[in-house]
Amino acid sequence: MRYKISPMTTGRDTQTQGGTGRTRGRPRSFDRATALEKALMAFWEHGYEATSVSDLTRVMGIGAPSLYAAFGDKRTLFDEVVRVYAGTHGAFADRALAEEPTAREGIGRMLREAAAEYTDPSHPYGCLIVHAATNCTSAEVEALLRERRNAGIAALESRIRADVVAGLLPAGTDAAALARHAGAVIQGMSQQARDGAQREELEALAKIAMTIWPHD
Amino acid sequence: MRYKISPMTTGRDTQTQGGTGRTRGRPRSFDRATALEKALMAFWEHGYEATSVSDLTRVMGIGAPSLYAAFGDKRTLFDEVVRVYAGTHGAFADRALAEEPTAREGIGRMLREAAAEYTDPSHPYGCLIVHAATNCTSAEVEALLRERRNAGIAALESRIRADVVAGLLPAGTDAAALARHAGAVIQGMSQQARDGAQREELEALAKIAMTIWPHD
DNA sequence: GTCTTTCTGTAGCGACCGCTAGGAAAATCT
DNA sequence: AGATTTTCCTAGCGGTCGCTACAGAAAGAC
Repeated sequence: MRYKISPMTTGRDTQTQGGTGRTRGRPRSFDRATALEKALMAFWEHGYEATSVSDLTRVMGIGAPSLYAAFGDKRTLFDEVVRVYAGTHGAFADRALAEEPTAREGIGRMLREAAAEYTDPSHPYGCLIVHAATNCTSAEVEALLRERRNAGIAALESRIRADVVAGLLPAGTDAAALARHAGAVIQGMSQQARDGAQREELEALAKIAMTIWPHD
Repeated sequence: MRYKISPMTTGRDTQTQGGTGRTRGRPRSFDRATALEKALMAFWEHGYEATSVSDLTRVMGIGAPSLYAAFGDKRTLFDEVVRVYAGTHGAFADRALAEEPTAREGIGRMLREAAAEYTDPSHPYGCLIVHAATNCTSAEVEALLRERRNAGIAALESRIRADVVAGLLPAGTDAAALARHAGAVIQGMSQQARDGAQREELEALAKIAMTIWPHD
């Protein structure tokens, strides 16, 4: 049958390169990173529960035992998918906050980029962290994403608070409310992207949302 | 095969007490409206997919055949639950929009009441229409709630547009963006209520969200 | 009472769920 | 070459899913 080996990618991509060709047994017939990305897309589109293991094996192009050997169980695979997502497709928010000189500019850029990212037709709409584990029979999986969402809002708040301390924002600024507002807007944008909103509509939403900031 | 005709069974004998005495066979051993409310709470808390029929029969206190006889299949029961929710717990938005003299006051009241409603400890947090059918294997059920969400935003937009026409808002007002913003905020508030936000926090969010309106 | 109608509980259907045993296949090591 | 290690495929495990056949139970109609 099919054997598209590509021996260099087989053993390396898993963890640290190590240099020593350590593959003793039969080499893996699929690229782990590619399969992981397929799993990411499936979980992103349909969520944790609605993506069955047989869905995963189909889109990843591998059998169930290969999946369990390479990624652990479904839950462990989802954990890894969430980490990958946060470091790639979902990293624009942290980047915007870190690279812009003020909280206001950072959040403005974050919302503008969210409008583009959440409606990008090259992948599922919206945000995986917002949607992939709602209504989940596993409380632990639900908690995994909830904590990421709440951590995101907390990061916004501390970034805003830093600008208040630095005198870039008025002393009476309600950092918590500003952070919650930005969080609500980005979560709502994700929902609306899933519901069919266009990029331009979300950009207009992002723009108007930024007018709440002091001295605009 | 199936003979579930009897137009009275669907909703007639629900609460019209024995005045007309239509009941021929063995009377129902449970109150239909009460059982429906229990189903509503279960769907509200866990969503459509994650609420199994055996969950439903347990919280409703009836057997599966009784459920199917009284409410049709799971999907039909969910449809009815959504209608009941929209007419009760979810009716505050339409009410605020209809009763306040301006779009701005209506939306302000809507967001304030959402903060209270979504964090009310006497029932599940957040909004059933936002959360109960995300990541659903049934595309039809997902579409059912998506259309209600989009209709809600469209209603906001037309209410705002009416105020623009009436001269209550500046001629250049971006009604669509204002409506999308209010929709995103209320959807985000629902998400944050589910994630543990307190009423006061959501009220502060609602308040700051209203500062985007012209001449505030 | 008996008949008819409707509801209730038991018990189980086929389909799918997440997951894994077991053996054949494909590589390296000696 | 054989031995060893690791992956792959087939097949199927126990469990739950939504849903229903069936027979007994509880009411009005006669």
